[in-house]
Amino acid sequence: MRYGAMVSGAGHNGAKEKFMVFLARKHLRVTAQRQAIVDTVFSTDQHFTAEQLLDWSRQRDPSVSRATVYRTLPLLTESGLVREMDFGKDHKFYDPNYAAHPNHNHIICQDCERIVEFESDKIEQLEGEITRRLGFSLQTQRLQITGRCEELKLRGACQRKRGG
Amino acid sequence: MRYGAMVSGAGHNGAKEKFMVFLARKHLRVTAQRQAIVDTVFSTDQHFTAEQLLDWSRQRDPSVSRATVYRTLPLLTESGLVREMDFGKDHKFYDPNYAAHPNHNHIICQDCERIVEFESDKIEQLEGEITRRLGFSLQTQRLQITGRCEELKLRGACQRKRGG
DNA sequence: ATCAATGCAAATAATTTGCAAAAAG
DNA sequence: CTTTTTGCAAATTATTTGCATTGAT
Repeated sequence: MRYGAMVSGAGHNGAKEKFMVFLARKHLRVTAQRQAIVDTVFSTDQHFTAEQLLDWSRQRDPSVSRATVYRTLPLLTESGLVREMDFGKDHKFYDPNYAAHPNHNHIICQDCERIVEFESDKIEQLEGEITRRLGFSLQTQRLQITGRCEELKLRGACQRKRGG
Repeated sequence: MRYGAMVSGAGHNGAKEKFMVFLARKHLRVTAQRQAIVDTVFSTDQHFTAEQLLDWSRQRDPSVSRATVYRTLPLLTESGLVREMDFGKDHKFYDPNYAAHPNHNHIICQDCERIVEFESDKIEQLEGEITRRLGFSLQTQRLQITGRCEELKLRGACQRKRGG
């Protein structure tokens, strides 16, 4: 059920290739900057902000600009390989794990903002039933739980805060 | 299970009073502007934006300013009577139905953005179990489903789009 | 009286966009 | 060669904030 803790490195099998196919289908061009950005995205399984993506991509190719990052992000979400997330902060987060786990959910610690991703067949099934009963057909789903992690419960506060 | 369709008017029993208690506890003052805003919030069960709230509140009291709306909104969310929602738009939405239904969920039509709210004991229970199993204690929960409503499925497009 | 709350207008900050130059196909 | 993509810097837009004034307690 839990999968967050099992992922050792970034497990994005062929995600880059899928994105290349996506570009090709739309007659979009494969530029050095797009490659740097996509390589960056699929070399981590952490969530990131536009600004972080800019920094990391520039380490691969210093010519990447903020504008290009902001122009590439919608392509990534449109391709379905990355998903935009909102954790109530002033900036958006992006999650590169949707290619591998299209229906995963998030639990976030209130204090340290540690995020654990998990999947649940039972919840998926219930979501489907309810959606159908309300006359809809289900397209996407997002479940976010806020809670108190073990450290927070134990010590009353977390050491490493994640912020951002 | 469904409750969205059952609500006739706004069903916010004593929500205003609760907010007054909240203000009192924090030694905050009851101003005409705050009253106009709160009355507005709890006279609807629709989701609204800051801008809409400003417009509506001004109909009750033209002296309400944008700044005061933006300063009051955090008080409303802090009190737990209203919840900030993100539907992937450029502005936030606020949901006044959390006082009456603290654990309700949303299903949104892809095309017309019609929103149906619903509750599910089974999902709540599963969320609790999973959260516990992952070492957290559950504080808040939000489940958002995107789907295709009957009209969209039937006609391929919805008449009234909601936008915003 | 005292201190919080207000409106206004200026500030902030994430994201978007126009445009001329550079690069992909 | 043609058309897309880029970087830059300026623009946009929701939200926040400083400050002098007003109003609640």
